[in-house]
Amino acid sequence: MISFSSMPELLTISDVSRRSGVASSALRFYEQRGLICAERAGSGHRRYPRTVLRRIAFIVFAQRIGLTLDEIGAELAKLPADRAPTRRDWSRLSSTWASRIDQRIAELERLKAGLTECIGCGCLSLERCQLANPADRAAGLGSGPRYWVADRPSG
Amino acid sequence: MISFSSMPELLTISDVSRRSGVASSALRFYEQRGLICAERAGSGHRRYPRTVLRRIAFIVFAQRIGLTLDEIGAELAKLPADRAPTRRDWSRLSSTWASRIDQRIAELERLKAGLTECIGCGCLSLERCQLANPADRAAGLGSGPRYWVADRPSG
DNA sequence: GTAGAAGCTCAATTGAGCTTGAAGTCAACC
DNA sequence: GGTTGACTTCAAGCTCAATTGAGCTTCTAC
Repeated sequence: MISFSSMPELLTISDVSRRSGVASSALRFYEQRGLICAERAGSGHRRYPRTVLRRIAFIVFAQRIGLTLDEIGAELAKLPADRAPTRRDWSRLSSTWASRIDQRIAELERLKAGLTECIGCGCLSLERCQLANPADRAAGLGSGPRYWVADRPSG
Repeated sequence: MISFSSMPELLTISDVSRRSGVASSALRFYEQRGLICAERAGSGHRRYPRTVLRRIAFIVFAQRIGLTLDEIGAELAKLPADRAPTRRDWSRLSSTWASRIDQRIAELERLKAGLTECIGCGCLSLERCQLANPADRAAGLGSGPRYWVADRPSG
């Protein structure tokens, strides 16, 4: 890898850490998990292209939304391997999340309603209450944290 | 233990588990953590008053909102110890959550906006982007990684 | 009166998502 | 040429929220 004189193409791990707000240890961990990758300097030190920052941003976003690292990895795997991802590539990925966010928001709205209506009124027996009923919570839900259970048809 | 003919006052752990959708092991765990408690039959088996179901419902709700068990314990500790909690008691507790839910919803809305605006447009450098900046992430709301970068003492 | 389901305790394990520590390499500065 | 500091790997440790297993007791149905 030859870097062009005009711009510093490659970043060190601490550069990336500083710019992303993600600890170096976490960056190594993400690399180990296959979420990001790095070239190496002759010394063995990691050298990151600037594009990694967007990838990391994506990871941070996705985590806040509630995806696990495995899920995030699966999303990232959809990006083209042969070329730098474009805006379109990124927005194609993230478009699937909008509905997920909406579902989570809807759940929070239901919970909020439940706080006043359900816990307050005493109907909260959990075997009846739609807001947190076992059918919703039971299904270990192959992927995704439990918090993400959206409304499924309850039995 | 004599149970009155008209209604079964006390529930076994599997009754409670079935009615709440919470595993027996979790119920024992909650007891160990001081979130719920049980009387004991002569045999040593747990016997729960029906009111425990509402307490468990509260725990489940609170978890879905994003509180830790410690936080939930702190909330539950505010309930009167000398008498069965009333609707008012419960709704007083849960009223503080509404704003928490609103905050989380607001964050999700921002994230959703960021998906199209920010990841799409390429401004997402994380050191600048409002949507996922350290200050936001430090809030530590709900689920997700515990160590928010901006939060760490090491800087 | 006995099989087997359900309960008990206590300790260990799980899994996600990291951090921390030990031991070593490498380049730069004085 | 010695020290500092950023980097490396690998292993161990940590939190949270449970689950799992061992080893034993008790309850329920036939």
